[in-house]
Amino acid sequence: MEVVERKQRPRAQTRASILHTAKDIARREGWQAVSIRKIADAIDYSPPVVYDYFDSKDQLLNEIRNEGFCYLRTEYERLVKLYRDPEKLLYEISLVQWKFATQQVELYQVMYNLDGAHCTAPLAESEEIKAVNEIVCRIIFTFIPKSTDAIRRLYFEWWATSHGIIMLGTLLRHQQSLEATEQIYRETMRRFVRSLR
Amino acid sequence: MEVVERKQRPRAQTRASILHTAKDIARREGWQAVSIRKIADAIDYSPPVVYDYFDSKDQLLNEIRNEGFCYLRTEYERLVKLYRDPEKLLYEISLVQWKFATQQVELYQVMYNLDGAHCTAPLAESEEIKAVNEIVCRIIFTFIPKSTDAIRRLYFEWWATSHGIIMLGTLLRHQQSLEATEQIYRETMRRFVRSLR
DNA sequence: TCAGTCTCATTAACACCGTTAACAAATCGA
DNA sequence: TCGATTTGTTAACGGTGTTAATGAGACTGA
Repeated sequence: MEVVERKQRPRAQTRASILHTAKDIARREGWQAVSIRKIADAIDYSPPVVYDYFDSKDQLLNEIRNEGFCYLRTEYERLVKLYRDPEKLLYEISLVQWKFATQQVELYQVMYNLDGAHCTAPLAESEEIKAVNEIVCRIIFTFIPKSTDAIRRLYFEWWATSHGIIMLGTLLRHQQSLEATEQIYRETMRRFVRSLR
Repeated sequence: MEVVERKQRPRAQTRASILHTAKDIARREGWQAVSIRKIADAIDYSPPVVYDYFDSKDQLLNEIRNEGFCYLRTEYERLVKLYRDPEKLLYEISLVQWKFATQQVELYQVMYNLDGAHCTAPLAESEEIKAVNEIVCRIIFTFIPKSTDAIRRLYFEWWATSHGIIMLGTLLRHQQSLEATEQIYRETMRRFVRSLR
């Protein structure tokens, strides 16, 4: 019966549905409302099965965080192939960042531990995030072939500029519409990119 | 005995020690470790007494958040009296923001719901934050007497710039020292302030 | 002085949380 | 067919925010 049905669906699929359910709850009720029991309920299992797939809730969150950075990485790589002009490229990457943050809010939240999301795993040690860093740093380098330190600094400034507007924009979205913030975002990022040449 | 001692210390003092204990735990163990029971334990009371002073944990956090903005407001007001040159003034205010964020980390966290801190109360409705907004907007206006909208936008950019660097800096503090980030912060904020004239 | 009230603080409970140990049932290999 | 392995369960532990019921003590009025 039911048991057989569940068994037949492969392990990977159950794992994926756990991840999906977690994101789903987070999207609708916020990360603070995400609990192992709720996830188990949603996939018709008892709570302990979740621990067959993830060592802890924290590791589950970490996986979702990496998923977010992985998405960004593939998007960035797609754009790298699409645009030859580094100025245009970096600007388009900035726009992808905005789109991602506003459309997949729950991912963005867990990536930066925002709004009650709390993932203990150190952000910097993720392989995905290192890949993302690499990509953007390389783009900046094709712009301005400076020392590694200078590049890292410019990258930090780009990141902080983007993240600052996104974060404050979503925080104040009831006072200032997201559309208005997006316009500021576009102009600011365009100005930043232009200032590099 | 003990009971008498506690009774004699006025109500306001108990209230203050609840707030203090909450911040203390948050500082040492993070906001996720802050619980009503731990607070009650630390002040030698049973958990329900906390509810004689605060309607909920959320309201307790909200109070601490307001305390943070209140601190900023008084600091800003102090600086307003100290500096006549608006350029210098806004720069000094930026520096106070940095100092505050790095020295009173737990306050900054609860103000922006960072790192597991989760306060439901809408950020924008606080009177303290409105006062802070007012102060900085007025300073920017003395700079550039433009329309209210333009001022609000510049204020948003200033805020996002500052907050972005602070947030990302503390997030990546194991890769990039806080001192290095502070230098970037100072230069960026100086550049921003200069760009206003 | 005694009863009544009011204040202060407590204990106990509810429903939830992450996590784990113990157990049951089903399946599979020999 | 019998043991072993897999798969999933229930029950429990210690923790959370929050509330209801209860108690002890001091103050007040008759």
